[in-house]
Amino acid sequence: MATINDIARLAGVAKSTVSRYLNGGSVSQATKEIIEKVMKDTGYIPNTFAQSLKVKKSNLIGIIIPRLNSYATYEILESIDRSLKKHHYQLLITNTDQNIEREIEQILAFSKQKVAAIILLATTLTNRHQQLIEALDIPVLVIGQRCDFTYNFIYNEISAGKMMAEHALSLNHRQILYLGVNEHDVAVGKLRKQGVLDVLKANSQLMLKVKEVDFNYEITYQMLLEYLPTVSPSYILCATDNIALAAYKATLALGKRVPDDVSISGFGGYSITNLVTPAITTVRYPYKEVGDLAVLQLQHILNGEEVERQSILIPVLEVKQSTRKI
Amino acid sequence: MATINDIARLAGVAKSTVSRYLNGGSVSQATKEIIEKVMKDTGYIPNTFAQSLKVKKSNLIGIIIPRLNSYATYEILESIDRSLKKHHYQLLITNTDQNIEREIEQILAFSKQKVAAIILLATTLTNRHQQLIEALDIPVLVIGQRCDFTYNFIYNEISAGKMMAEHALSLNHRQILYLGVNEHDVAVGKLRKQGVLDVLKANSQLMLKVKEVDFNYEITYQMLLEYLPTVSPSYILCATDNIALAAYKATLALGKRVPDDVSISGFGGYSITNLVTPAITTVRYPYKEVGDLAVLQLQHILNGEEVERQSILIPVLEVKQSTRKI
DNA sequence: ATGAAAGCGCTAACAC
DNA sequence: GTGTTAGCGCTTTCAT
Repeated sequence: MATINDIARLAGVAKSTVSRYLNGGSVSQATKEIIEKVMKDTGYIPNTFAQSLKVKKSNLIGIIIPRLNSYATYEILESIDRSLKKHHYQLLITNTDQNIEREIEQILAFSKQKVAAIILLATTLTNRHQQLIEALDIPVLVIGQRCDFTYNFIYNEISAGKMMAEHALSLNHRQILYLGVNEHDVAVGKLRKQGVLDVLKANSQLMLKVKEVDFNYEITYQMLLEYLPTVSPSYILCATDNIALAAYKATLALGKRVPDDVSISGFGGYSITNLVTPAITTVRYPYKEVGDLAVLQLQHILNGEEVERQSILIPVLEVKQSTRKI
Repeated sequence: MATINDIARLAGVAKSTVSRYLNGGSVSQATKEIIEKVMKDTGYIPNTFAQSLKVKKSNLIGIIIPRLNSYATYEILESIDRSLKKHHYQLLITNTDQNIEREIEQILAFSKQKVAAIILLATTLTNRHQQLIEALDIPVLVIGQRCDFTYNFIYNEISAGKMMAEHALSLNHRQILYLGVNEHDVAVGKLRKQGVLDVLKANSQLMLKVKEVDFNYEITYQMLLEYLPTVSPSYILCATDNIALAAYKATLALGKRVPDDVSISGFGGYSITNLVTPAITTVRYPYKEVGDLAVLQLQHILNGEEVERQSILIPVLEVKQSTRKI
């Protein structure tokens, strides 16, 4: 493997000249040409480690995701990746399978690798996260869960929950089943649910059931096959699109029609909600925009500019064919 | 940011001793304890650049994917990520949006970053790929397209195509529409199609139509809304699960039922084919296993052991409810 | 068991 | 416009 020294020797110049050539400093046309030739001949490739060691920064951005089998994850990843590429950053993706230990480890691993910044798609934030992140000299952007100790993007979950509950009521549904997730996930498990229930509970003549299900599609589907016949709701209000898909599939499997017999809605706005028929009513979260916003924010932070610590993003209701008036 | 020098100074030892401590060399218990304490106090984190610069290797594996919005990509990523993690490698993921230029650039970028190996989820392989890869001193594993100049995993596409065509015939279908993709993608566009057509064309009394569609869901869906009424097939044999989903949705939108009026099948075995009702008949590709196999293979290569240059993986037919006898 | 010293490949002052 | 030089943070002989 050729190094800058080899190039300098072969070209008969000092390595600083080669370095200058590489970094756009002033080099005479003649020197330029000979260096170019030598580089071509040797197939020279600069060593980023040495570079980064010297300039003390890298073009790496680390992103920590809770799982690799979630549509929400993919949509955000895609948007961040696209935006980062525009700014010549390289994305380092790492998946923790929702394991807190691994999340902590990865934050450390990233800081060893001297990433310029870390993006954390959070599920649960602990004290250890806080200690670690506060001790770090690398900016961390937490997306999806409220976080007071570093930069933070969150969605207005309560308002999202309210929108959907109001939608259900406006369609005259009075037998509503809410399928939620564990409260460890504060955003989805607590806030989103709170928004929904705030509205529903304000309405007295309502038959309301609340049930906790798993994030996993298959587990939820199997459970619903047994559970749904015992409650017979007219509207199933699901905490995520994934759950909505499971509810949809289970409803059909039980011989009912959507939306004729049962209305179903989700949250998220994953593109997959449009693939099924009927398309599923959902609340669209601005995943596409998160990428651009995040990168913009990070650039400001890295330039040492003052930025808002917390930004709140607003989801919007998207009514499709899976919910209808009764 | 504390460096090894700071630790050494604070602990009153030489930095080589600290280094030895870090790398499991022999250090006395007393020294060990004081070093540990100092590290804890300062929150010391070793610099991987300096480390890698010195030992001339990294624990990074780069993977190049053609797009981030493909279920096939997700399934493979997930499997490779899981397996790599077991072996303490860090995965660097980069998306090229099917742009050949970007693919070349990224191979270079990875080699600058001194990744230990590169995995390429290929669509089209050009001469420039060959030149670049052959000049590289980093092992490259190409997955999904035949490739003679480096390590290579491919699926037996012809056999997959044949399986599905035979399935269609066995259900007595005689009006078959094949929805394929561009032949630039040799594996899917050419070989898979060849397998299908080899079988179908051997059958004389067949009404066979072949049509090229886009990998993109929305484009294909819109096109099919216009095209399907002009051909009225009893079986739509789609080159990918994604296309099958578009065909499925278009068929329903046109007021027909699946599988009562039209049978539909795909290729891939994406988990999403089970989310819709009826579940879609498909050929399952061993994406889950690819990860383990790939990592195993890379380990052997990196250890300098001899390995097969090419491995052929066998897909299997999975009959679901979207296809039926007529 | 520990320390001194050399050097990995690169950049950036500084002098010419 | 170009060369000399010092070092980035680490590992690794080689002495002791």
